[in-house]
Amino acid sequence: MSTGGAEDTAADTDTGRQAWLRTVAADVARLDRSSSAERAADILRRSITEGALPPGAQLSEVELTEVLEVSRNTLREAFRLLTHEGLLVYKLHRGVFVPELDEHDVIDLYRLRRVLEVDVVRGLADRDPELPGGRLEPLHDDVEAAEAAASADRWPAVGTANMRFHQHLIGLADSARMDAMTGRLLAELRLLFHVIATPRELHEPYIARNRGLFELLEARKYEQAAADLHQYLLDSEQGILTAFRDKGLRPPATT
Amino acid sequence: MSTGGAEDTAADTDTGRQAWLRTVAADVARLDRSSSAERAADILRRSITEGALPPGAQLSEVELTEVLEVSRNTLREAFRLLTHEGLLVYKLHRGVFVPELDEHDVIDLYRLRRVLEVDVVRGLADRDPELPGGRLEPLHDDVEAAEAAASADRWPAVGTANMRFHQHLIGLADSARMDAMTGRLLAELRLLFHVIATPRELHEPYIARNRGLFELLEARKYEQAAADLHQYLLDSEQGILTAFRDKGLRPPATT
DNA sequence: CTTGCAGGATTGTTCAACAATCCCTACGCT
DNA sequence: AGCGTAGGGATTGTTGAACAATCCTGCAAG
Repeated sequence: MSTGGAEDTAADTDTGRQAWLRTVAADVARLDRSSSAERAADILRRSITEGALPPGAQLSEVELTEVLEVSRNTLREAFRLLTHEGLLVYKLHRGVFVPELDEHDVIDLYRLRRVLEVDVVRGLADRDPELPGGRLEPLHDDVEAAEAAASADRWPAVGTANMRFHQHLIGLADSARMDAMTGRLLAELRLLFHVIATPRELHEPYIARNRGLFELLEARKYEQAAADLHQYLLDSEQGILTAFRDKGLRPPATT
Repeated sequence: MSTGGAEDTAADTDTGRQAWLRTVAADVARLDRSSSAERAADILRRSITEGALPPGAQLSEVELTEVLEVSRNTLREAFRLLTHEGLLVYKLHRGVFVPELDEHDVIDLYRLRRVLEVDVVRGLADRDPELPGGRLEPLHDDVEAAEAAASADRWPAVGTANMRFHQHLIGLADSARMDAMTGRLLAELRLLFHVIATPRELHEPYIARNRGLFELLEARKYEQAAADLHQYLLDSEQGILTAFRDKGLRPPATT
């Protein structure tokens, strides 16, 4: 999130110096981060959500300590982080694995998404006056990002943009706990996408629907938006469920 | 928590044996527990939720390693556990503290409670036929436990029973993620109770209301129950907020 | 009154080691 | 041969000590 790009080298004016201080502060904030453990967690999170680590894969400790160049203890803290995000599961004395979600999880996840997101949209009506103007800006950006990615045939990027759309939608509620929950829910959902063979059919229909949703919100037709969103999520759930069954779900092996 | 609706895997056992296996599995799961870290976390969790560690208190590492008889690394893993439950907060390079929630948190927590609990009750109508008979049993037990504790003037115990009532209420939805979220929400809520001077006024009104709610559920008047619950939670929120303001929130502390 | 700087205390992180547990294989028994 | 069982090897769980980085406190100087 770079603000105005300030590549001024010799400018020592007051305003220039303040801008410099702000960039430094941003850098510090980014590097601070409780450091090693969270940095390792970031890398692992990306590997998982981008599919490099498929569901069911085991994460060996010694192997990852070498790759990530962190101690085993620090790595375990990173594991704990991701465990509580739902991106990893611990099996006692056996190690950590990327979880394999099944249809029951899909239903569970979508039930929560419907409850939270629809409620957020409905709740917007009650506080419409106090909503600042640029509040819908991030949603608009996400819609355009999805459309751009679609034109470039980058369907995973479309999925990412669509997810950010929903994250930003929840963000309208100004609820830290809802934000955190949604982050976890969407991370788990991303886990499911990797068992889908055709990401295009999965994501394409929702580009236009996201734009429609955005326009409804912009027009302050909140009740209509809520109803649309409800059906939207039902359809999305069905899409994933059918793709899941076509793909030939692996029945519970030994667990 | 399983609904017994498991797939017909193998018909070589009857229901009696399955029940026995489940009790053993529960025992094993309780004793196993990934051990040290989670055991330490359990002790700390109880100390926090029962008020031994008041909001704002700092948890020294060396001090607790001696008391809990675990290594510093293990203790830190326990800290991480509790951090992600919202019962502890990390301040970088300064240590872990019991969080001090404010009115904004109360509003946030109750907003989520309303969304989740009301939706669960409403959702019961759709699957009324498939609900087994004894499903409301735990709720009934909690109601009676609260009434018994009230007769004995044990108001903190009343609060505990009331909370279990709500946890069991959410449990009716058979959603593992809702259960987990509710556990976190109620734990945070308990944090708030300790700044309230008079637990009696806080908990007493809701004993009868819980019983009323239970009876509505038993009579399958789900829509009415949902409406009651909504108002119930609004009232409870107001009670905490006013108690909070009367108590005179103390921002400055020791500086 | 503010500023700057040591000192001590606490946290962040790493390392190496040992104990406990699981998986797999090979052995012995009926 | 089939089956239960013991052993070996690998991996995880936990510990303790050590060092670096950071914060807080108190004191001295301007």
